[in-house]
Amino acid sequence: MYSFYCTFGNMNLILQNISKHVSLTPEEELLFLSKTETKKVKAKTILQNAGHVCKEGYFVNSGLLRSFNINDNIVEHVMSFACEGWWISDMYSLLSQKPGNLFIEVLEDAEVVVLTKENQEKLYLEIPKLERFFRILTENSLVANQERLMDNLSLTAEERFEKFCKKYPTLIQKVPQKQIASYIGVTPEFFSKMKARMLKK
Amino acid sequence: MYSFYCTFGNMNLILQNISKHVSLTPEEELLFLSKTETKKVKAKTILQNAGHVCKEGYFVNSGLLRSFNINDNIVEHVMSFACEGWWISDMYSLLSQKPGNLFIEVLEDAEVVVLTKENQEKLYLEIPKLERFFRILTENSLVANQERLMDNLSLTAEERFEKFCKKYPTLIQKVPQKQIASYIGVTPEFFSKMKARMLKK
DNA sequence: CTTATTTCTTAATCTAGGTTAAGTGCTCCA
DNA sequence: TGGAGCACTTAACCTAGATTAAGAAATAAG
Repeated sequence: MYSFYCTFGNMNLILQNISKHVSLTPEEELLFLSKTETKKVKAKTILQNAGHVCKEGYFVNSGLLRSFNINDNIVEHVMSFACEGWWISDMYSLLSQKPGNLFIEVLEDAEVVVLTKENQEKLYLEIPKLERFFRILTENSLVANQERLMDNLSLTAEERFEKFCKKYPTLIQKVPQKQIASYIGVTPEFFSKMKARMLKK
Repeated sequence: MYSFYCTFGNMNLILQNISKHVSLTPEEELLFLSKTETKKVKAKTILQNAGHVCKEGYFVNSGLLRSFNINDNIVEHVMSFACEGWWISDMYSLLSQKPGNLFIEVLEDAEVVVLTKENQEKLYLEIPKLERFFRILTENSLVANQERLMDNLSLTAEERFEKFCKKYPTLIQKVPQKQIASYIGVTPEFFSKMKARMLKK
């Protein structure tokens, strides 16, 4: 049995993720996996394009992705990063099945588990417990998002950066600086200036 | 049967709300209602205090509420409004059962349906379909929140205000101006100036 | 190894929106 | 019915962060 899990490589990371909130039987776990597909993707790959209807969500086994939108065809705004153990997708488009305005891009070579909307719906019927799992996932995501909104309304750029560092210590090493700038909502130039100022203290 | 619904007044608004996403049997509807409590609350009532653990969520039958947080004990930031047909609560505190940082205040005399966390959890067990209902509710809320975050990162105050007007035409009449200012993320003074400028065009 | 492209830095200048302050209406309840 | 407090306005001045531009440093590509 031990070797069984081994043959799946780090595929079981997603099962671990699920088991944090609901417990599936081994059969249900296999059913779940049978509805997903694990894929290796190279850095700079665009998994989702703005203007298109989003058909799938991604769970990250390894590597790093981001989602962002482009304003007036010029300025990029990073909406989220996703590294090992995180989910990422264009929720708006995935749920409404209307064209979205997010891009999803691979920042570092990654392995992702692909779950199509179609299969997700099927899984809700076959394993109702997953309804609970994704509810909890969405709830946590909502709470994090609300906090970020509050921070953008009430904190300075410097404070937002400090919070980002505390909250995602592993990301700071990996993510290019200008993308952190975009995530916390300032220009790369100002971010650079701010960083220099912070070092002096 | 007609008179039956009448005796509940607009209590059935919440059942309508649920039926948009999942269909309950009449028995399930009664069970649901038995786990809630309808309450009339006067303007200026504080239903939830920052620093306290949130024990319940509210569905608005009539009237108007808002949630907000206070920064450095000075500046208020309106996080959300809720009028007829909307849900409101401090999601972070309700989910984590840790002290929250939101206030929930009644802006206009209101009738709300109270659903405690305890009863909500019981309902998940007794009517698993509600798992789906609240998943969908949370999903929609997340999408709206993500859009608002994106708007705050990429639009000007004027554009945000225009979007607010289009999105919540009924609210503009009801909500005091300074609270709209806070919601879109500017000071009341600047909002006033901006509005005057917009009228000139 | 060399060049090209992208990322990061620095600095001068500019602006959306904040702050402070003073004045004009409300409205509400004593 | 009058005055105490809110809600809103206007205006002068201020600042965090944007924009523009140009050079340095790091990666990538050939």
